Order: sequence, then structure tokens, then C-alpha cells
Amino acid sequence: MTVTLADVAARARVSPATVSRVLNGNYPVAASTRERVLRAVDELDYVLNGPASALAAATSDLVGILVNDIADPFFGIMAGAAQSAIGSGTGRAGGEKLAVVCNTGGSPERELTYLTLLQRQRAAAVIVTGGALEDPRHTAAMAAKLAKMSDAGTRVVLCGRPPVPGDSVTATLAFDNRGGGRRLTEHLLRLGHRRIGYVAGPAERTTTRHRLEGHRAALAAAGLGGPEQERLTVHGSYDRRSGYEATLRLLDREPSLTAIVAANDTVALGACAALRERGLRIPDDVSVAGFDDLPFSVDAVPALTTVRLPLHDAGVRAGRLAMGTEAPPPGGVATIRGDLTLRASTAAPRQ
Amino acid sequence: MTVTLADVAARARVSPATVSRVLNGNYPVAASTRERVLRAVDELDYVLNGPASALAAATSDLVGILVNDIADPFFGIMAGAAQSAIGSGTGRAGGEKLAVVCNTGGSPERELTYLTLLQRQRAAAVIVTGGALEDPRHTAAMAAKLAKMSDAGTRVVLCGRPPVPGDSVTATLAFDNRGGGRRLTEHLLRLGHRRIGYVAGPAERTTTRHRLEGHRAALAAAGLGGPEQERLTVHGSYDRRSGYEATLRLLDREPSLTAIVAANDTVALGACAALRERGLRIPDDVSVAGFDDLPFSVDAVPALTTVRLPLHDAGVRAGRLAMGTEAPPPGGVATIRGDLTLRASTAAPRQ
DNA sequence: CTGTTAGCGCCTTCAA
DNA sequence: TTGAAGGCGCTAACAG
Repeated sequence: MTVTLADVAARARVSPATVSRVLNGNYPVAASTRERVLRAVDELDYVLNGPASALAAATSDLVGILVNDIADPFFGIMAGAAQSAIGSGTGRAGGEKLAVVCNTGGSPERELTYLTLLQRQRAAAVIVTGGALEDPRHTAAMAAKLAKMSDAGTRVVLCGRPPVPGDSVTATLAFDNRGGGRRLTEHLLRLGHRRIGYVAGPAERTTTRHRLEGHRAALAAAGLGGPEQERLTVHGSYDRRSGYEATLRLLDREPSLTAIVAANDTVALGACAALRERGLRIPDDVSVAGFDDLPFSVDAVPALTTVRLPLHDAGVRAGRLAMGTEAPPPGGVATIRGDLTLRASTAAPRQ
Repeated sequence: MTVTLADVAARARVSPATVSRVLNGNYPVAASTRERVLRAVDELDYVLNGPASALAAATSDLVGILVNDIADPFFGIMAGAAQSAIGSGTGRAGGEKLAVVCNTGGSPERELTYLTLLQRQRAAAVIVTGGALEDPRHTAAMAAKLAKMSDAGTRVVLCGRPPVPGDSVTATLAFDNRGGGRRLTEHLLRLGHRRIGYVAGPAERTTTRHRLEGHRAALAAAGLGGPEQERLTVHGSYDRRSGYEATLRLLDREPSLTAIVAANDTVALGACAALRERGLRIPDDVSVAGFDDLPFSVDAVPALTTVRLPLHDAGVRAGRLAMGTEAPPPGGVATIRGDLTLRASTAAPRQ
């Protein structure tokens, strides 16, 4: 029924082993022979059986990319970049990897489940993107699973996520969320703001914590630390609606705010909507800042001040690391800086 | 070295077949036996070998979701919804499918390549999302490939893409782009607009053509057809920058435009940026409309009038169809309507 | 309900 | 440079 490698061999009048060798191109084969085999492949419309070859070779051409939210361009950009660095060209049969993205939806269970599924498939590599959950149990489970996969020959790359203890991971590309958060708030302080609200992400995520720590560090350095800051911080999820609601709450709590820093650009957009609804103008009445510099941020009205993360570059690099095309950074960890990007949504407070 | 099913069998003092049966849960096994097996699995930290089981069973648990641009929420939302309908819960070993998204980047070659890769893996199902390229060669190649996969037992679902000839496809969920486009422009005409610019998507895509046809149909019905419309149409890609540039060109060509219809919301945002840059106010000077109703559209300033597509629902449905959980629509094709969503970016033209 | 027996289709030494 | 042979780990009849 289905065409097998043996059929191709028969038609090309060679042994199955030879067909295998030309298909994998990792062994010397006479040009004329290869020619005949390739012709037979075309004529028979043969398609390699992935599972069979993965079983025999004890490795597959699957590369998994885990993301927290596939509908969020933050992840889409990284994943797309990684995928293009891996999936590569129009290439022939050989060497093609199947780069594939898996959406955990931010759920730790799904994260582990996907890893197990990928492990089952004997994936060639795994790229885990975005902030990690800070639950000790989950962290341990992840570390264990990644270590096991790594031992089994799967390359493990972290992208936009802090390193995990132990050296089971091939490479880590971490964003300097703390530094970015600090510089952003320093900018606001420099403009003269003193009552700054903070709309944070989910409490138990590394990204959330690091950005918030940077913010607090800047405040503390300006002598604005202390419990007061708790009151000016509201947590929510990384989406627009959360930013909207959190901002309303913040305004109720402290109507005299002159600036709001959001966990990311999407949240910042929600914050803007809330401010507008309260009749407050941006940046005249309240300044707003985001994080990430997603494509829409430059088009927001007013254009959003934010911290630009090189998501595309990071994704490409993660893809190369997963392919083994690029050498891991010294120590296995590279920290990627974000650039403070000043636009119209921030200005000096009134009077 | 690695733990195999035989090891588990030995430890549980049963035959390999029995272990297989409890793992797949598709066969009666005594509760006490299952208990012992499961315990052995845990103790040995056993992980099923995917390729081996796929080889033996001649089918895998992979489900591929093809998207044109993973960084575009249009696709992210559909893919995420489909994935959640498939990947499902925290579930045990059994019945888990690996839903996986593949980014073609709009390239026909990559589309075919991914399909081949998925075919190699003996994927359980494939969901192809978004507009199709209208090149006859590519269309034929796609139809052939999908037919082959379908014959091999892979379920094929089209989501947001018009049906392909032949009935190799399990089910098609097509968006009524033509109807949506028509209703949108009818709305503008009703408001009194007569000089309406159109920023279209890439010329050779079904989505682009259908939306444009709807637009033209509405104009024709109002006696506004003809070659003049060619002049008021500019093609570009489905991104923000394209909308920005196309709008500038449109304004140069016809400064007296009172409305601009964009191929989708992202493009509409670019159009808004261009108008603002030219000192034109929305909707006072020029009305703007989009398509899709992506999450950010309600937050744009002014909020965007658009055609709302139920992307999430469509994705969920596609996921169910791919799982065989939901019966295909009669005739295999369901057409999904878009709702005209009126917001602040459109108004009657001045004077 | 459970064990036995054959492969699934390919890769990979080992010889020639 | 090519062929022959064994086995990768699991599932699916078929008995019992």
C-alpha cells in the first residue's frame, strides 16, 4: 500500500542500505547511484517514514518551541524567528528539521506535559521561551525534566527566561528585565515624577518580579522606597484587560498619580484606555510607559515609551543554538539588554 | 540505558502487551494489574517511545497547525484555540495529542515542506489556517498533498480558508470575507462616503481577493463601480507598515478621500498613523475601517470600526474537527459570517 | 482478562 | 562504494 524504502531500493536496483545513505546524505555514495535512487524516489513519490527512522536512529528531527501565549506577539515574534532559523529553506529531504511551537497558555502542567510529549518523540531540541513560574515544586520538576531530556541527547535552550540551576541546559538567553525596569523608572524620576503607579504581571513569574524589582530599585535610589510602594502596585495578567482594570483600581486608590508603569506594552495599552475613560490625558495628566516595544507600540496614540527587547534577534539566536549552529555563550548564559525607547507617552508632570 | 516497556513489564510481572494496554487505556485491564503497572511506570520513570509506538501503530499523536504568520494575533488566536481544544487537560499518558503550530511565513514552499514533514511523521491531523495563495501550480500541489495525507489516514481541516476541490478534506471552515467586505462598505456608503480608498492585502491571496470583491460589489451596487476603483486601491502585505505606506500613496493619488477601508485591522492601524502624520483627523476628516476585530482594535484611538471574525470559536471548532470530536458540517463546508462592528473610527463625511 | 508471536520501516555495524 | 543482517521499542492479532 504505502511505498517503503525497500520499494525504492528495488526500483533503483540497489540495497535498502544504499537508499538510506543517499537520503541521509551522510555517507559516500557514487554519483550515478545516487542519481538513480533519487529518480526512483520521485517516480514512486516516496515519503520517508519519520517514526521508523527516528526509532532506528534513536533521534528525531523535531524541535519544540514552548511559549506561554501564542496569541501574544511577544512570543509570536520570538517563535517565528526561531522557527525560521531552524526550519530553514526549501531544502531537500535531508537535514530538514520540523520546528514546532507549543502553547502552554501559562499553565505549568501543560508546560510539563508538552515537555513529556516532546521527550516521547525524542525531540532533537527544545526551546523554552518567556518567564518562568516561580513555584519551587514546578521549578524543580522542570529542572529535572530538562536534565533528563538533555541526558537523552536533546539540546535545551532557554530564551527570555532566567537560567535553571545545574548545567543540563545547552544555553540560556536571558533578558535583563531588572535593568530595563530600573532605567525606565529612572527616566520617569528624572522627568520629575514622584507618584508612580505600577501595573505588574502575575505575581509568581520571574519576568514580573524582575521588572518590578528594577522599578523598586530605581525608586529606592531616589529615596522613594518603602511600604508606600506596595499601595501603588497592582498585579494582574499580561493582557490588555488586566491593565485596564488595574489602572482603574490604582486611580481609585491614588488619584494624584502622575505616571503609570506597566508590566508590558499590552498592559500599557489597557492602562491608556482606562486613563482616557477617566478623562485623563496622556502624557499631560498622566505619563504611561510599557515594556517590550511590540510593533503596535509605536502606533499607539500617543506613541508608547517603553523598553525595547530584541525579540527577533533573540529568537534567531535561540534557533541557531538549538540547531548547534552557534556556539553557546561563555558560561552558557547570555544576558540581553533592553534599550530604553523614549516616545510621546511620557513627559514631565504638570506644574 | 533507557527504560523500555519491557522493563516496566518485568517489574510489574506482566507481559509487555499488558503494559501497552494500560498505557493506551483502550483495552480492558484488571484494576489491580493496572495499578501495579502504573506503579512500575512511576518507579522506573518510564517514558513511552513515541517513534516506536507510531511505527507499530502506523499513526502518531502529532497534530499540525499551519499558520501564515505566527507573530500575527489573527493566527495566534486561532492556533491557540485549536491547540487548547486538542492538547486538552493535564491528562495522563493516554490519549494525549501533541498539537503543534508551524509557521509558513506565507511562503508556499514552506507550506508544502511542512506538510511533507507532517506526512513523514504520520500526523494524526492537520489544520491549515488562513488565506490560500492563488497560484494554480501551488493550489494543485496542495490539493494533491492534502489528498495523499487524507488517504493515509490524516484528518485534514481547513480553517479560515476556502474549500479545495475534491473531497480529500475532512472539513472546511471558511470565513465569509466577501460578505463582510460588502457590509462594511455598505455602511460607509450609507454614511454618505463616495470617495473611498482601499488598502488591500497581497494580490494573490484568497482572503485579499474576497474582501476586495465584497468592497467592489457594494460600490457597484451604489453605481460607483468602474475603473476609477482601480485607482483607489493599493496592494501591500498584511502588516502595519504596509498600511502606512499604502495610505500615503493613496492620499497622494487622491487627496479628497473621505474614507479608507483596510484589508485588516493591523493594516488599518498603519493607515491611521499615516493619516495622523498628514494632519488628518479620524473620523472627522477621514473615516477608517478594518477587518477581523483583533483585541487591540477596540483600544485604538479612535476605536476601530471593523468586521468581527469569531477567530477563537473557529479555532476551537477546527481543533474538535481535527480530533474527530465534532461531526463535519453538512457538505463538509461551513461558512462563518463576520459581524459588522461599528465604532468611533467611522462617521459621516464633512459638509 | 492476559500472554505469545510477529512484524512496523528504517539505520547501522560488519563484510565484501 | 555497496550489500546483508540484526534490532530499535512498541502494538496488534491471535490464542488461552
